[in-house]
Amino acid sequence: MEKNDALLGLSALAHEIRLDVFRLLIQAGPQGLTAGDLARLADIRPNTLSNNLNILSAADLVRSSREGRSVRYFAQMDTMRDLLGFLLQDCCGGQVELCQSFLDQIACDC
Amino acid sequence: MEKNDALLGLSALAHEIRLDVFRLLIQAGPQGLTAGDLARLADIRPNTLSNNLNILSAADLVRSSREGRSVRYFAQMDTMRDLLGFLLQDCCGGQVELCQSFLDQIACDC
DNA sequence: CGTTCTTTTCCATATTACATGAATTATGGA
DNA sequence: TCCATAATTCATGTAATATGGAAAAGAACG
Repeated sequence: MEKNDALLGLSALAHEIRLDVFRLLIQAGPQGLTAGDLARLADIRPNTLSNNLNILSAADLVRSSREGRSVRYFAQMDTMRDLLGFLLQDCCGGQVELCQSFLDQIACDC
Repeated sequence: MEKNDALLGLSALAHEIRLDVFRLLIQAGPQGLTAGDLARLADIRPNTLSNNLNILSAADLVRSSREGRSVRYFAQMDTMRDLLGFLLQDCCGGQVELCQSFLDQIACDC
């Protein structure tokens, strides 16, 4: 991932509404959530949500597909992974043991 | 980590200078870099750097200690780890195999 | 075709964040 | 004490971003 993409992703996530939305989508997993679901769950106006979903989409952190009258959104985990990889690139000054210990501590609670 | 701390961290990283600085510190590892080193490496004015180091410090992504006339900065990997943990919390809709596969793909190149 | 539901776009306003110059603080050496 | 070096703080003009109302667009259904 290039720096500009990383900045796009970080800027997208550095916002309360978008962080809430992205985490809801992360937690929803592969089935995703419709825009309407998100508006209800996060309690935000539809136009504000739409603007923020656009910003997340521009960063490729979410993707969408139309489903009847609704639009369903999904977290794009590949992009998330690339972003984390970029942040940790060449980390720890080449000391592999520091690096390994760091990664081991990122535990997923699911 | 709480949401507000995560937002503080993400906002701190969502900025070209600060992302450069943080990655330089990540790559420097435990020995860190002085403010002067950073200003030279990233080619930024000292006062601009100082402002941005303050923002990274407020997010606890970096810490510093005085070293003679210089101030040495270090990436705070614990905070970084907590931030990543927060982002991935309850991810993948409870499907452990998705989660595991995701984490396995975050490889550190060092 | 007209209505309803869902989502998006447009736009004006308000807020916030940013880089910079000038001044200030802190340290070490002459 | 005086000077040079290193880093920080402060005030300010400018630029970027967020917000919400109004209107429009897309889709399903009678």
